[in-house]
Amino acid sequence: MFNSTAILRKHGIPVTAQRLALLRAVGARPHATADALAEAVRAEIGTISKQAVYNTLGTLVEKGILRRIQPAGSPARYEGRVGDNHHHLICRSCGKTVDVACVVGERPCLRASEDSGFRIDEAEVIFWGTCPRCLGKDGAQQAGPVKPQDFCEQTNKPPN
Amino acid sequence: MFNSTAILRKHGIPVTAQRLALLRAVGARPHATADALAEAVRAEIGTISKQAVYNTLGTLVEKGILRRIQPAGSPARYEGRVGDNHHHLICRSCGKTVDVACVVGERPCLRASEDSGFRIDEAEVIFWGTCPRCLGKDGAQQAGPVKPQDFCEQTNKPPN
DNA sequence: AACAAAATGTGGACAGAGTCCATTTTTTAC
DNA sequence: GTAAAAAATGGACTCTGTCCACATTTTGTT
Repeated sequence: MFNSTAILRKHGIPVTAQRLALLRAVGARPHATADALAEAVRAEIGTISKQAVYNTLGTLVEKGILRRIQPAGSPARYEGRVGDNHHHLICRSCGKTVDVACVVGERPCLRASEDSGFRIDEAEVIFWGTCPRCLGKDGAQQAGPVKPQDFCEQTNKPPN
Repeated sequence: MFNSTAILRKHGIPVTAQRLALLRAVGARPHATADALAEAVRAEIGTISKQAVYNTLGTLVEKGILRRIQPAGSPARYEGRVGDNHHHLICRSCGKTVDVACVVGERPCLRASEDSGFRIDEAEVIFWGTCPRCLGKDGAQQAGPVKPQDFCEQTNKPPN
């Protein structure tokens, strides 16, 4: 009976062995996939159904206890580090995900210039690149040279 | 024989009826899914295989002719508007996607503060929210009030 | 215009992630 | 302790997207 129990209680979520184990698993391995978390939980408490994993993760995300990251071409990942402000840097080649701090207070690109009548509730930023290890493996393979600055300019490749 | 043919030729991509139709379809409906595009192409030239759709879209994205957007929890979408610089605003409820201009020249949040040794090649920004129509349907349903400014601060919901 | 080689397209099987549902088990609240 | 409510189970199923072997179309050339 730890912190996890208190967190669930505080949010009015019934406390079950599965939820506690899942919460611990997320804490132990940030950015893990639902499947990986299920494995971790099974190793700890023996068994958990796929459904329970998805339900629980979904509930926890809804309550703001967990954050769900859904990078292109990869299954969803979960992390417990909420409340602070950060974005993600993902390796295109191996999927490795690391946190990058957001410079709070400077957010021009994060204010949509036209909101089209939408009620915006979140701005998600993902930096795509190649991690050190994958760089080592197939170093100069990507198309064209990359300027490491001016990311905003490079959100799209130039035409032609 | 239009522009599309020239584009393909310019990139050394063999010109086929499927590719031309696909290119036209993307132009006609930005942000469409592979499936929707396949339907559009079928309406135009009778038939196209799923595989051809994916192959072609993949090739076009590689060549920089198309951009692929892969929003969380939704199939990939494609758009032809490349070369300019913009991000996306997506409705959580119905998936509607609209372009939002990026304020070029102001990009603090888009410079990763720590690159962890990664070679970054793109910064992707997605604004999540609710579109006007969905707002009408279930107006005050989302959890908690939302401040429409300070997006950066709201990338995560506050703890507790 | 015709031909051979190379590149594409076709269709169906298959895989990964996630959802649906009816039923059983556990929590919670009284 | 008990009944009602909420979760968990597990198996079927859906949706995207990929793999593969074989048929078709493009290209580049003669």
